[in-house]
Amino acid sequence: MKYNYTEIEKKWQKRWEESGIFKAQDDFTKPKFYSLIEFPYPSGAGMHVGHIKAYSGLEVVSRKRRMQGYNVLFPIGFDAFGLPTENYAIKTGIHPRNVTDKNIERFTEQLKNVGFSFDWSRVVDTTEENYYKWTQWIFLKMFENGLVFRDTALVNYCPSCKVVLSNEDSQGGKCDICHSDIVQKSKDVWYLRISQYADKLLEGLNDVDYLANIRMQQENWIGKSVGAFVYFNINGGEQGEKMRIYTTRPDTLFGVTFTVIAPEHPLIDKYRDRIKNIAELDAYREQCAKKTEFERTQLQKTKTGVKIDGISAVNPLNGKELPIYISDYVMMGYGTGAIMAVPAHDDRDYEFAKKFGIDIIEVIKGGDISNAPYVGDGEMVNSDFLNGYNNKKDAIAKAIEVLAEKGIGEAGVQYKMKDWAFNRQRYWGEPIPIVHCPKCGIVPVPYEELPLRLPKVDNFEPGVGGESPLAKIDSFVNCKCPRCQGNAKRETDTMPQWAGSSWYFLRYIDPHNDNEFANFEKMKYWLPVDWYNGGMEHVTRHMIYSRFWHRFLYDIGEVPTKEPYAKRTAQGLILGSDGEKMSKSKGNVVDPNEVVSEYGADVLRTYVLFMGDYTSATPWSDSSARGCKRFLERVADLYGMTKGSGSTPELESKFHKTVKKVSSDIEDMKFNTAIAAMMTLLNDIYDHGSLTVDEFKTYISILCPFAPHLCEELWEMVGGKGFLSMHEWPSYDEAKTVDSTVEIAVQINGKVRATVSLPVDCDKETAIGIAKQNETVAAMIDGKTIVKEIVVPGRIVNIVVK
RNA sequence: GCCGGAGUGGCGGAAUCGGCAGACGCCCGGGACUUAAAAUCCCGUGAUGCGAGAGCAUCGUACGGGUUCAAUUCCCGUUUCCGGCACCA
Repeated sequence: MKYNYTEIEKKWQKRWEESGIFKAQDDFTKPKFYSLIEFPYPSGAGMHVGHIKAYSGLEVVSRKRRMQGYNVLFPIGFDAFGLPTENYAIKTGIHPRNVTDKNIERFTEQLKNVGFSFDWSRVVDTTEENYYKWTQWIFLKMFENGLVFRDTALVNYCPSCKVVLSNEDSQGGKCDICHSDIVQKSKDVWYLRISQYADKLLEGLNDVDYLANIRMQQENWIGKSVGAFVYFNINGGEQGEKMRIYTTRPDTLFGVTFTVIAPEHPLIDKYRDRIKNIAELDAYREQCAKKTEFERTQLQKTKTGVKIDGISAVNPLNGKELPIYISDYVMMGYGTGAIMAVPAHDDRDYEFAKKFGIDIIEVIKGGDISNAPYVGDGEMVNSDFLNGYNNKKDAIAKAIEVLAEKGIGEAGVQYKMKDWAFNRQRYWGEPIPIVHCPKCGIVPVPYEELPLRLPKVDNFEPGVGGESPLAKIDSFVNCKCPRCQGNAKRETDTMPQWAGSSWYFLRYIDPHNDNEFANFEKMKYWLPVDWYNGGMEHVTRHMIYSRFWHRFLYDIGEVPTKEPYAKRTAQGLILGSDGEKMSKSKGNVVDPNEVVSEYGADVLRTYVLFMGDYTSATPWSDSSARGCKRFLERVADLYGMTKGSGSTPELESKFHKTVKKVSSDIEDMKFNTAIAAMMTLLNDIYDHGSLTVDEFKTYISILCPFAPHLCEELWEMVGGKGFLSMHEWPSYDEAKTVDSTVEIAVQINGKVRATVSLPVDCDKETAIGIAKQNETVAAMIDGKTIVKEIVVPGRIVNIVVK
């Protein structure tokens, strides 16, 4: 058959669309499968082949599930709010709405070109009113439940993008969007209290099946630390004034020789009058404030600090007076912003103590503290009631018990995860549905007034001082207070990019519902998402945020499951053919449309899965892609071979083995070896020269999820009924996957010297007997003493001689 | 610094309850077909040595040790690369 892929692919894409076979049915009696891929941000650059690889994995799984009789929900949508579109609008003056529509159109065309089996009737666009209405609705629910708060704070601010960024968006002190250095700036910030969900997000990981490294990154991000709070009296302070510190090592309290507070700690301003060297402290604090977070945490590893003259701390366990230092190695944002320093057993405290000439007291034996801090386990000394304890765990438990008894401390838990800075001074985002009323204060927009629509503007440039473009729209800003009907002003900031994607998987379940974000009965059927695949870069942001929103919705009874995603995997990148990450500036980007027109969609789909391990990064290779084209062309010619002499038991057995391997490899995301197995079988068929019609049907059935256009065409040629895409997945006979005889390697002293053919279930004696009859083997053991004979059935025979 | 993952032919990668290393594909070489080229098909293809040849031997999975009849796989040490976190008390 002439493989006219362009014609075939257009033909079947049209038929699939007209027949609607990929639409998910709301038939709750059928077994369901919800497979989810991360919906794309519709950028102006269009899709690249990395997107295709990201979607092809679950595309194959989804198609296999349909053939296995599942009711499959495999949706697609667009995460379309965001900065690049807005920046493009600023540059060109074209409205983001128009830019977005155009980009979505382009993406849709590209996706359809590849023949993905998405349910196109459920497309979601986060920038549409009937979508962001519900994003705002969920925000108001959070507000209602005390998870939204406003604070003036030092925030991560990107001077180039002119926006406040969350910690997640400014990792490493760089803006995640434009990679400029971020600076600290005091701003009014809306926060979502995600920290309140830290424990739930951590525990939830026990109920889901995520790849190990994904789980690890999330745990790391949440950063739970178990320790204790201890209250130190302040010498020179007010009566009863305590300095609260957080430590993970309350067992070392007798080794404390000083304390340190963060430069921003409120204690300093409170006791300005009593501190004798306040000018020196202020100078140091000013110096710290100028440093970016990046400089403070990444570059500056040598300790600096100033001793406070005028107040001091008192160790609550032994009454010892301790100096208080300020130093920027203590962060205001973690714990209490104050620490007890145990230089003998902490690297940082040790360095500080050495520099400032502070005492170092050993409380754990095992090291030489005159040379270096000892951080290992050991016997407690110089520690009163803790003396003699031999391990950290017991000593900590005892210390906490005593602290609690005396009312000078308590067990405590800290998380690295901070609350989520949730506002951006930007136009192209969901307006935050809040009204500022001079009388009533902060008032939420009533639910019935949603959606709070984005007004039309002409100028998308953020205001001076970084205020939102919406602030310039008087008709938007000026409003009536929903509570007292007096004149009030609207919040003009919008939500961050991550808002819309925090719940989109719920909307897919019921995308056209005008009364609720999704029908509960439908959610009960479809949730959780059975399998979610996406990029590693979203593990600590999108994944954490959406798990948080979902868990909140569960807590208020709006969704039926605690966790949104039962299983999560991640694909590896496709690198440019130069081995570098694909980027426009390097000119190594591969456009899927070009590959489709040159080789066909089936080749593109097959190649992105064949090119290497699905979860690893692999460079693109045009010539390897051509190899996949040859493969499919040879498959196309297979039909002619059904007219030959038929099959053999050997070939039949190979079919059963291949069906088995392809079936299980797809489940394990080992698409590359699944395709390799089909190639091997194809070579075997070619060697044999013919196959039966049933075998041919089996072959195109297992290949169908990978190369569906070609397989549908061949199915039609061979007289198959209906769509192959909906035809049943082939089964295999386990018995026929086992050969009656096996080729076994015979080793002499561990080196392979011969190969013999053995019955599959033969016993040890028979195996050794047959092996010894082999000429080479016989010659090599002739005249030698046999020390040992090892037989691993179906694997190997090893004869050890001397 | 800490926590993960990885290091296999010219290339992408297979094979890990320890059991014939290099499946499958690419590249490359030789041949067939063709006036010729492309395409296609067939053969070869880890390295080194020996042999006219079928073939044989030795080495070989980052490096150095170890356990074992047998190690890409397990253990100890070293090293390089990638990813994440990073003064988190």
